[in-house]
Parts: sequence; structure tokens; C-alpha cells
Amino acid sequence: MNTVAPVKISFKQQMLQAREDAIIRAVNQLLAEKGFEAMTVDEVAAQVGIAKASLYKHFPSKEDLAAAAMAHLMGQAQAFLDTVPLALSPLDKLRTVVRWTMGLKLGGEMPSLPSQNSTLRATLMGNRAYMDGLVDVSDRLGGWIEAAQAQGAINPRLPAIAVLYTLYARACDPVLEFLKMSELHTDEEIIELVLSTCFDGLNAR
Amino acid sequence: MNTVAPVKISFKQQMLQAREDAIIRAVNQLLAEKGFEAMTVDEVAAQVGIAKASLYKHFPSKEDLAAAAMAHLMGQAQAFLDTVPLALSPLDKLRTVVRWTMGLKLGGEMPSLPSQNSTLRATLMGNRAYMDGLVDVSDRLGGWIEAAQAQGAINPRLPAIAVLYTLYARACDPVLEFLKMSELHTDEEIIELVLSTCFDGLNAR
DNA sequence: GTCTATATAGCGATAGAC
DNA sequence: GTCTATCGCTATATAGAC
Repeated sequence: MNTVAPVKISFKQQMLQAREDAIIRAVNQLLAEKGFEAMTVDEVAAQVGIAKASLYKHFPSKEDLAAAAMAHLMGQAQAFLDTVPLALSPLDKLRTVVRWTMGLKLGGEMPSLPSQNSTLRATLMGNRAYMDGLVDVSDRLGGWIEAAQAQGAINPRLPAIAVLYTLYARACDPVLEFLKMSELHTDEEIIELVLSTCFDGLNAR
Repeated sequence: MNTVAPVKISFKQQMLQAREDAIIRAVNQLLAEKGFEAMTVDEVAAQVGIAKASLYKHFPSKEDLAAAAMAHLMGQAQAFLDTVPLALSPLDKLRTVVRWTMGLKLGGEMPSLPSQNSTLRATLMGNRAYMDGLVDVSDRLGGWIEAAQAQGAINPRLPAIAVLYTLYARACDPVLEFLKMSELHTDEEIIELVLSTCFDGLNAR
């Protein structure tokens, strides 16, 4: 008698999950397009094709919408890290990840949040999925950074945390969009250019 | 008979200028603290100590307030460029300027604007003082960049415009505030750290 | 859970007296 | 030019029917 119920529940949950996935995709795109402050909940609802009040049944606030999008992004990052070839050197692993984040940014799929909004920060830090993902990603990148420094591939005199921040910052680097606006280079050229300035620096070698 | 009038006019203009300077200082600080969207005109008026309606007698919109602050920043930048020792190499001149911008940022004096807001962009581009300052600063930095590349100090294979954007981006680099929040380094150490990653890159040399 | 309709509040901008 | 008071709009969030 309880052989059917799990299926019905699972189906309902699948519908719920699909709806929430659609919401998160819309939020992700709008966050990438206009940023958190300029994104309105009405736009999100319109893009998903549901009423605004329905949105609030899924997520209790605009901040939680953004946090869910960031948690989703962390999940994507974790999945990408799993695909990075083990055979690569730690340095090349890091370069691969940074290439991926810059590709997302140039493709308009990288949500951007203001680092100054305090209520948003509180919601983010209260989101377990996001925080767990962030810690996992940071740990794995941190391991590669330390390995690359031990090999002498990355400057060992730089604090590992500074290297990590520098790599994260490439995901929201305004140089990417400025170069894209100039329309002088393809996305791939822009990525290799910024990757070069990031790892090799501006100075001649 | 016209020996007094100019003085009275000049005095009035001085008062006006002083008032507008106070406004711009307030806008600059609030823009650095909270960004354009989070800054409210009421806060600006309160900080200056005048009524909001009085603000609108000086500047016709919130966007114009921000543009005036950016124009003031460009004036500061031009003044700083004048103080850079001629004896320095082009590379060291650039490093000096970037150090200065990062010091402003860490000191909470670097106004930050969203690069996506279209009406703000329009107001900025319609502000002659800002645009003229930006062009002048960019020209002078561009000259130093090309000289440094000709000397082989800066990688000649990088487009000069990409180098310019990369230097500008240090003024709003989130790595600065993240390192400051970690409270592991002094402002000077942070500046030298980011300066090193910018010019020397992450890779070991 | 989804909808329509509405409450509530904050903000940019203005009216009008002085 | 400065003030007080207010308009008009937009945006987050909610009430209540279905």
C-alpha cells in the first residue's frame, strides 16, 4: 500500500524541482544581465511565466532568490571541477577553471552580486547549499594552489589566499566586458589575453 | 565703479563652489561606501546638512551627482599625474599611479559606479569635465604604456588598450577589500601584493 | 500552489512659501 | 537658494479567493 505513494510524491517533487530550476535559470540570467539591485522580482516572475506571489511560495525573499542562484552556480562549479583531467599539472588545472569562469562571464551566465549589501551577505551565509559548495570549491582550488606553489609553478611568496581571491576575481573582471565591448577580439582571444595578464603579469618576461 | 562688483560675484561664487565641493565630498564618500544604487539623495543631503530640494538646485539628478563626483576624481587623477617624477621609467610611472588608485580604494575614497546602468552612462558621457578628464588621463597613461612596451618593460604583445583596462580595473579590484577584510595584512602590504600579481603575475619567475 | 489585487514603504523629484 | 511638505512611481512583500 505504500508502493504507490513514493512515486506520486517523487513526481510532485520533480514538478516542484523543475519549476524551481526554471526560476533559478531566470534569476541567473537576470543577475548576469543587470545585477542584483536592478533585477526586479516582477521580471523574474514574468520570465518564468508565473505570478509574483507564486515565486514567494518557493523563495521567501529576493535575497533568497539570489542565494539559490549562487548555490546553483556552486553546484556547477563542483561538477566542473570533477571533469578537470587528473593528468594536468596543478597550474594547468587552475588555468582550466579560470578559463571556464571567464567563459561563463563572457557568455552572460555569470551572476553578479554587490559585495557591499549586508542583508544579501547574511542570506548568502545562511544558505547551507551555497556555503558548503563554496567551502568545497575553495578547498579544492586551495589544494591545487599549494601544490603549484610547492612545484615552483606559482610564486611561493604569494599567500595562497591572495592567489585564491585573484582567481575568483577573474569571474567578475570588468576587463572582460570592456574588451568585449571594444569588439576587437573574439571571446576566446579575450580569455587568453586576461589569462595571460593574470598568470604572466603585464611585465615582459 | 566696477572694482567692487567682481569681488562680490567672486565671493558668491566661492560660497557656491564651497557648497558644491562639500556636496561632492559627501557623494564621493557615499559612493565609495555603498555604491550608486544604495546611495540615496536623502543621505547626501543629510550628510551635507542641507535640504534635499537645495541639492536639486545644484545638480538636476542623482546621476548628475555621481557624474560630478567622477569628474572631481578625474581632476584629482590629473593633478596626481602632474606630480609623478619625470625621472621615473614609464613602467615605474604606471606603478606609481596604480599604487595611488589602490590607496584611494583601500582608504574608502574611491567612488564605485555600476557599469551596467544605461541612464548613468548617458549622464557620464554628457559630462564634459568628466569626459575631458578621462580622455586626458587615458592619453597620458597610454603614452607611458606604449613607452614601456617599446622599452620591453611591459609585454609588447599585449594590446595597449588591454593594459590600460587592466590598470584601471585595479581601482575597483575586489581582491583589495577581501584582503583587507581578512585583516592579515596592512594596507601597504595589500597594495604591494596586488601590484605584484598585476605586473609580475601569479606564476613564479 | 497559483492567481488577482493590494498593502506598505522608500526613493527620486517637485511645488510653493520665504 | 533654502526650506517644508508632498507628489508620483516603483518595488518588495502579502492577503485572500480558488
